[in-house]
Amino acid sequence: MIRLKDVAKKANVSPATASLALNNSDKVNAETMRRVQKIAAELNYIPDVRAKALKAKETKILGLVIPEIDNPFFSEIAKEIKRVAKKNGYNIIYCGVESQQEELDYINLFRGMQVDGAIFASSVSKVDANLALIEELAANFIPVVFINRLPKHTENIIAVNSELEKAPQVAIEHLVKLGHQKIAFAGKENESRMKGYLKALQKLNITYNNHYTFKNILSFEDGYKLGEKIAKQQDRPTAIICHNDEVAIGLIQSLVRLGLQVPADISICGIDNIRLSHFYNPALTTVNIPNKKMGRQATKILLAELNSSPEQKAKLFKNDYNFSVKLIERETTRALN
Amino acid sequence: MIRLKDVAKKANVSPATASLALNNSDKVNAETMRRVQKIAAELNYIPDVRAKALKAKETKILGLVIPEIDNPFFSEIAKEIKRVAKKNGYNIIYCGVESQQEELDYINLFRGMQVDGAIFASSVSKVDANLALIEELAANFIPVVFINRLPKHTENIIAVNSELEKAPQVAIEHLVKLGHQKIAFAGKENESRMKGYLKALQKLNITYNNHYTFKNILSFEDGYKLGEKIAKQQDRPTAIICHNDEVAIGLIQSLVRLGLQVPADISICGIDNIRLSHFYNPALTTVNIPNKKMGRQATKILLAELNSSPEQKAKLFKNDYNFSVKLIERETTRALN
DNA sequence: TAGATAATTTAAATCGTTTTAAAAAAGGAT
DNA sequence: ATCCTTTTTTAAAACGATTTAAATTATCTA
Repeated sequence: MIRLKDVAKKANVSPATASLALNNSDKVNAETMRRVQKIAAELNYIPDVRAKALKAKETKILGLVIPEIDNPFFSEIAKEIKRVAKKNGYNIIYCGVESQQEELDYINLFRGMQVDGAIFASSVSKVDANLALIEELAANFIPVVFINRLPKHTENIIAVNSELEKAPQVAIEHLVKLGHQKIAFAGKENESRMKGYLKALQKLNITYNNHYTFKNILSFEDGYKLGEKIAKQQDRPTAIICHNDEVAIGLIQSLVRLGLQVPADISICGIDNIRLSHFYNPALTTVNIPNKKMGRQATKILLAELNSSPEQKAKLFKNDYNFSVKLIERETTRALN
Repeated sequence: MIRLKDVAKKANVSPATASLALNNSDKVNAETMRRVQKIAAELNYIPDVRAKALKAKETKILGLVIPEIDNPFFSEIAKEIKRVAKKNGYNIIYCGVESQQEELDYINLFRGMQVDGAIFASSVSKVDANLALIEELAANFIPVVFINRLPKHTENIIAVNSELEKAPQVAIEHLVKLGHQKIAFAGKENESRMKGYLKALQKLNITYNNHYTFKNILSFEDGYKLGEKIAKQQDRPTAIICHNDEVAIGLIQSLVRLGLQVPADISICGIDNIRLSHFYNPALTTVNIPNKKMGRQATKILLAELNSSPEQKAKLFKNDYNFSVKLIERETTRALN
């Protein structure tokens, strides 16, 4: 293990000078700098991040907390965030969480100051048990940005949102225009999309039918199983809006397998507009959520927070970020009869 | 920011005692220990990982390097690795890499000793440019385990493998049994699966046709585009083996869209056996690669390396891990006429 | 109760950097 | 040559924990 002092000794300077030289300080003689850097390279010296961070309070690492990453919606976000971060000299580590507890572990890791900042893109159950802790993290340790998690920014956390609640409404409007009234929703109770569905029904004066909301449907598999249930159902909806594209695709998969036609027999609409939805057969009608845009914005904000004066920072907190959603009409929805 | 000495002061003990108490040392009086721990909890004290690691040489964090995570094959591995690690008190950070350079960044991060050990599950182009550096990492810094990357273990790196090269052979044998001879392969040049395909052709005495190997086909989209090409092709293969299930599904998607039937007109076989392949319609015939098993084994080895004496460690290096692959026959392959 | 032993606590060194303040060297002006 | 700047280098403190070895206190034995 090569230490700074090894480099210094070989270059005949003190550790202090060596440190300065390696950090391109203009206090050090140009010739000395070149010599030290050359020797460091020869010895393949890599500074100890822990020691460095301990003193310099910087690791150039950002943490990204996301739900376990089999959902392409999130992997697209993750990729975009990394792209922007890398371009600005920061490394990203992903923290995939499946439960409140796991998220908590990472919050503590972050509190231990391994990272310079964090983005939380993890959706969370109705009571946000970790919110207080994250608030504290943001207040005392590192800047934090949320993606689709808080309604608005709080004292210490900036939130980048999309109009998630409006997505089902957009879908319903589209379906109503096509003559549908029996419009179902498959998703998660108390989550913004499900809420948005219920609100939109009221707003558009469509009678709510208890049999038309399917709860706890989140994954491809859930959608698949739901299809088996719906195929057997008596009073079948004529259209179903799904919590995300994966559910929609799983659903279509099983409906078709059981002999139902999409969209001839039943219209299906997804939410998210993941890349796959475009290539699916039939191509999926869905509501676009600008995930990459959110990722990009969140990262920019985080970087700005890290590199700005208190006044600039205050200004950052004046803004609210709420990106709009948009229907992408493709092949899985069609006019009734 | 609460420091150890703050806790110590409030508990009326020295930092040394506080440290001992918080680490459950039996050198400290039971009553003192309780008092210190209580106060630490009250103050919401969380130790600084950097400082801790600097002295104690331990972070309880493992790094996992994987290709960017839109491929479910890898997210399944990742999840499994995290499960095992968590159970043993270690946290996992994911490092998604898309290029040699990105991988290099993480190697350096690891060299800076932020993590206690690392698993590399990233596949890499034909010349493994980073191998020497990873070797050095393993020799001088932290234990490293490879998944599907090296043929065998080296001096310092244990490799957990599956018989990837045999996967195409298994598929071909299945297809030949069904009467196919015009068997194509879509994948990546110089990669083990492609190599396995060519070898198997020879071995099974099937004439090689230049038009039947499609190169640079790795993703869902690649498969989709390939379908458009194959649909137009004159001398079409009767069966296609794909580099992975995503390619297979993309391929089927576009073939069907262009009016070809699978498996009536053409048989398709995937590799990987991702969860989705089971739910796909028609359900995908594929070759199972035991990814979770590999993840589990790799993690166990890493943990063993971290917690074992030199002799035990030597013993670990005696073993080779090479899991077998297996055909999963489902609905996308069928007998030729 | 002295003396020995065991249990508990603590001062100080340490990990590998950065940074501050002071020292040394170099350059310039008279 | 002397004094004053400016440039360059360095010794030492600091970051926040752990750990070693020494000091203190408590317990036991005869």
